[in-house]
Amino acid sequence: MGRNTLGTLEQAVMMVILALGDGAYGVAIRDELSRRTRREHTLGAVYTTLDRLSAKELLESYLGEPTPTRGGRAKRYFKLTGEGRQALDHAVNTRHELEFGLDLAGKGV
Amino acid sequence: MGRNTLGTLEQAVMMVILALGDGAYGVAIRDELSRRTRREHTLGAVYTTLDRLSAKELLESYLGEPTPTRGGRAKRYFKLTGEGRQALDHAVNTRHELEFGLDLAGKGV
DNA sequence: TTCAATTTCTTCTACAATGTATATTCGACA
DNA sequence: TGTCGAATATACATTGTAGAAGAAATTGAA
Repeated sequence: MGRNTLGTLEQAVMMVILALGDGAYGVAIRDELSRRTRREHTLGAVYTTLDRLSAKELLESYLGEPTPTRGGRAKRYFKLTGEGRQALDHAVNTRHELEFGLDLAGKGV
Repeated sequence: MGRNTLGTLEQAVMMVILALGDGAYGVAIRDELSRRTRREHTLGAVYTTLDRLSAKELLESYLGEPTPTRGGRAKRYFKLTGEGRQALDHAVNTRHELEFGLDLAGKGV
């Protein structure tokens, strides 16, 4: 089964991780996702997606140092694996293939 | 009812319907979807999606005349409703927002 | 100095919505 | 009637989404 197809949120999260570069950890990902998406996302939703993508080895993570800010717990940073990057590229290509020739919404939100 | 968010397949099917214009009925949609997507999709998967989008009033359908070909049963044609078009545009815009600034896969598959 | 409150993060759990496949039904011919 | 194009029904897997609970670090009062 497990056709290696990515869901909407999965793709979105992966893109946000790329956009954040280093510094892509749970809360930051959630915030940037909400910003780009113009709607709120809960942390639970984000972490679940992060875990699933990690399980599929499309993401890898490593723990950072705790920051000296109040409550600053060690953050878990995420980045795409080679396989993840490939899967995302594939999804993007498929998307282009689908949009080809269509008169869709312009770039202006 | 749930969130007004479209899944990957839902968006794909809607785009294919736009691409087909008139002539967007089950089998044709399945074929064009498989072509653009470069992978096989079953009719069941397509019809289920079509039904769900119709239930959400993002699509509307009407029956055509049966063709004089052997087994040619009356086809059910689909088209986007205004609301459907809006939902798709919104999804496309969100997508652009997410892709913004990223160095993603080029057009070359 | 100790430790409970507070803050920031992460993990767990549960359920709704989508994705996907197979089987069944329907209606038109030959 | 049997077969073919097309649609419907049904079932289960994967994703999407929320809310609550658990952890680690800091602050500050006793």
